[in-house]
Formats: sequence, C-alpha cells, structure tokens
Amino acid sequence: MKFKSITGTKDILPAESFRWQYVERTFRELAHRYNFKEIRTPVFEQTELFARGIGELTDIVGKEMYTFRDRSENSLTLKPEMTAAVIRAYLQHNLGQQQPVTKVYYLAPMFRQERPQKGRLRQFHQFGLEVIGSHQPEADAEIIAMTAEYYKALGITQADLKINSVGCEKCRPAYKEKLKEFLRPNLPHLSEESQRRFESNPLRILDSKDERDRELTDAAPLQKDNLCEECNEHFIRLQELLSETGVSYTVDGRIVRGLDYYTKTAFEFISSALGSQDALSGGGRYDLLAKELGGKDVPGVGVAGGLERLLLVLEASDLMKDSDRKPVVYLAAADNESRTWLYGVTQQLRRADISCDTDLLRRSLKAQMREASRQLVQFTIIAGTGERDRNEVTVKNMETGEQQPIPVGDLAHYINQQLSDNGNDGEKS
RNA sequence: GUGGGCGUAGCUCAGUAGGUAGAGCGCCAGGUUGUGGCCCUGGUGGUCGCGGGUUCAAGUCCCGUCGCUCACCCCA
Repeated sequence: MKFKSITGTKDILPAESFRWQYVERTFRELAHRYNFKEIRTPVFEQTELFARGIGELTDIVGKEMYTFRDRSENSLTLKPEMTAAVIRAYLQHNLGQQQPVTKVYYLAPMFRQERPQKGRLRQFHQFGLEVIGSHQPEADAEIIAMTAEYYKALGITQADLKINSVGCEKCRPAYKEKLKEFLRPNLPHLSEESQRRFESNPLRILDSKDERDRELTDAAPLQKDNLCEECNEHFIRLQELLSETGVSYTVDGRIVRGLDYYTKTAFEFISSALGSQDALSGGGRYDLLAKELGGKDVPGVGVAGGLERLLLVLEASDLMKDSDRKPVVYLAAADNESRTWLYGVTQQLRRADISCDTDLLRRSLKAQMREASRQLVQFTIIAGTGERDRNEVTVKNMETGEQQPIPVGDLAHYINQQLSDNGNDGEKS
C-alpha cells in the first residue's frame, strides 16, 4: 500500500458515516429551532486574518497553523477555527446592515498541526454558533443554552458547564497588574512556561496544569472578583438567565480560553467520559474582534465544539445505537434471462420511494439470498422467467420465511402495506 | 517539539530455547436441480511496517527508519 491518509487525518468510512449524519442532523434541526442560519466559509483564508483575529501570541497562531504560499506568493492558512472567518464574512457582506442581530451556525472541518492523540486530530470537525450584534447577556445565554440543549438531545448527561468572566478592556488591565503583583514574589518558582507568560499573558498562568503552579496560584486574585461595574452586571445577568432556563453550571474563575479575543464571558463544557483532552466545547464573548479585524465595532458571542469528541462521548456512554438505515427490499434473480426485466422492477420500486438493492455481480440465487440476509432487508423479491412471463414476482418475508406471488403492478403498494402493518416504516432513523 | 506502548491475513490476535507462519471472525464455494439466517466441509487471503546487521537459518536477537497510539504542551 503506497498511499496513506496524512498523519492526524481520518477517513469516515461507510460503516460509521451514519454516526456523523446523526449528530449533524440533530445539530441542524436544533439550530433551526433556535433560528440560527447556516454559514459556510472557504477552508482557507489569508494568514493575516487568523494572525490578527486569534492573536499572535496564541499557540494556535504561533505553532499550529497550516500555512502555505500559493503561486502568487500570498500567504494562506487552512482555518484553525471558525470565528475569525465568520466575522470576516459578516463584515465583508455587511450582514449587520440587513438586521441588527445575526445568528449563524456551522459544521466544518478545522486544521491544526498538533501532535495527534485521543480526541485530537489535525483535521477535525466542529459545530459552532455565533450571535453577532448584541452586547446583552441574553445573547450569551442563547449560545450556552442551545449548546447545553444539544448535548441533552443526544442523551449526554456527563457534560459539565463551567463559566467565567475575563473582563473587558476597561477592567482587565488593572486586574492584570494586580495578578502580576501577586505572582511576582513567586515568579522564580513557577514553571518555565508560566514564567514566559508572566509578561505576555499572565491570565494563562491560572489554568496551568503544573502542580506547583496550582499551589502557588491557589490564593491568586481572579478576574471574576475584579470586574468593572458593566462586566459584573453582565456576568450576574448571564447567571440569572442560565438558572432561569434550567441550565446547570459552575463558576470557575480559572477558565481562560486559548484565544486572545475573548472578553467578558468565557465558558467550557467538559466531559469526564473523554481522555486527557476533555473539553467538549468552548466559547465566549468577543466584543473586540470585529474592530481588531479592521471592521466596525460589533460585539459577538459564540461557541465551537468538537464532533470527534462528541462521538467519543456518545460511544463511551453507549448512546450510539446502531441506527444505520437499511434497504427494505432486495431483488434476486433466479436466472440470468430475467435479470434485465428484474432490474426494471427494481427501478420501479425506487421511484415509488422504496429503498432497495439488487445483485450487480450476476451471482447465484443462493449468493443473492445470502446478500439479502446480510443486508438485513425485510423482504426479498425473487423472480425468474416463470414470474416474468406472468408479470409477477415472489415476495419473501425474510423474518417469517413466507412467500407470496404478487403482480408487478401491485408490488409497491403491497410492500408499503406490509411495512405499515408491521408498524414499521423501515426507516429506523 | 518531548516521552511511553505497539506494529504478524480485511478485522481481533496467537506464534514455543531463532529452523522460512497459525486461530477466530469475515469473505467465497459446496452440502438443495430457483432461496438466506443455524450447522458441517472445503477454499481465498500475509514481501510477519520498511531497511540493514548477526547467524547455516530471524516474525522471533541487534541497529536504524517509518507509521500507529497514549501522554506532556495546548486545545475542539
């Protein structure tokens, strides 16, 4: 075998694609219920969009982007996340001019050049929601509530929501100083990584997994306790909204997201059913992003969640039933003389909206029956020259083994009737 | 970028003190001259990741390399 898929990428094979369709369909239907419309953007953008939007100092921009030059020497990047691209499209097409609030969702592949491990791939897939144009906590609640509802719809109970407020341009600078003040005495004892972050991004020190860092920052002041009036009000109102809608959460003052653009709300859904990479989804408010990208001063809030991780949780929790759609009918030819005629019957059934399959290998009747059995069809239609001459077929109920001669003209009707008699539409979805 | 584990049939794996490969499942065929699922019989299928070394002889020992996987970092 000469060619293999690239490290960190995965094929979604026919035997498992129904799982993806299930989580995607559930997401789309729910998004529609919340009146989010889908947005699709290109898989690549100008590198500068992500560098500016996500932040030069983040790990994503610093070492994880798939960046390349095209033949015109433009620097392009496979999107490592969606929000910057959505805002770019929002600004480019002046979506804010058409309506004051824009609600969009997406299901799309993302690319980050990290070392793969459980729940982490180089090409992975995210679902996401963005509410653009509102400063109000109701917008934050809309995002979080639907995400929680999505997990609930899939049957996931182990998804813990943690929320925090990371302040805004008014209260964060003062807090940052306060935090540095606190950390300074212990600076030499912090981990190397945290020491490096002391100047560039001290907030990140708080969510370090290093044990010593944990101890040393145990009593550190938190942003949520040092918010300005506006941010504090926003955070409190958001909590009220979540309580009102029955979304359970815990406040975790150490949640700091890996992207620079977040202001006020930051949150994560964590699952204990995952491995080391336990974040199911994460998001927050990004009121400064649009302006940072050179556009108008437009607020926004959003979420992005990993579909691979979602599927891992569903499988670990045994919530993924084998619900792939099976054909209802298999048509088997008893001899080669009747195959052409039988193929016509097959097409008739398909046009009558009955899912069916037939032999493409000119196999023996026995082999065709075996195939029908393997496909778990409910009925097998058997026909040879005898049936053909009478313009009828033999319909075999695969469960009971009973066989019935049925005129071709009545076939579709007969099948549909049998299906409804069984209280089963044959489309277990 | 760093560290651990693993790489033998499509899949899950076994493989003895080194003597040129096996099982189960799957797939195909037969056991019924037009009929499945169970059962029985037979069959298909492997450059033992790749390269080099030691040896009369290596899947089995040594070195290198590639890949997969888990973890660190970080995140979805």
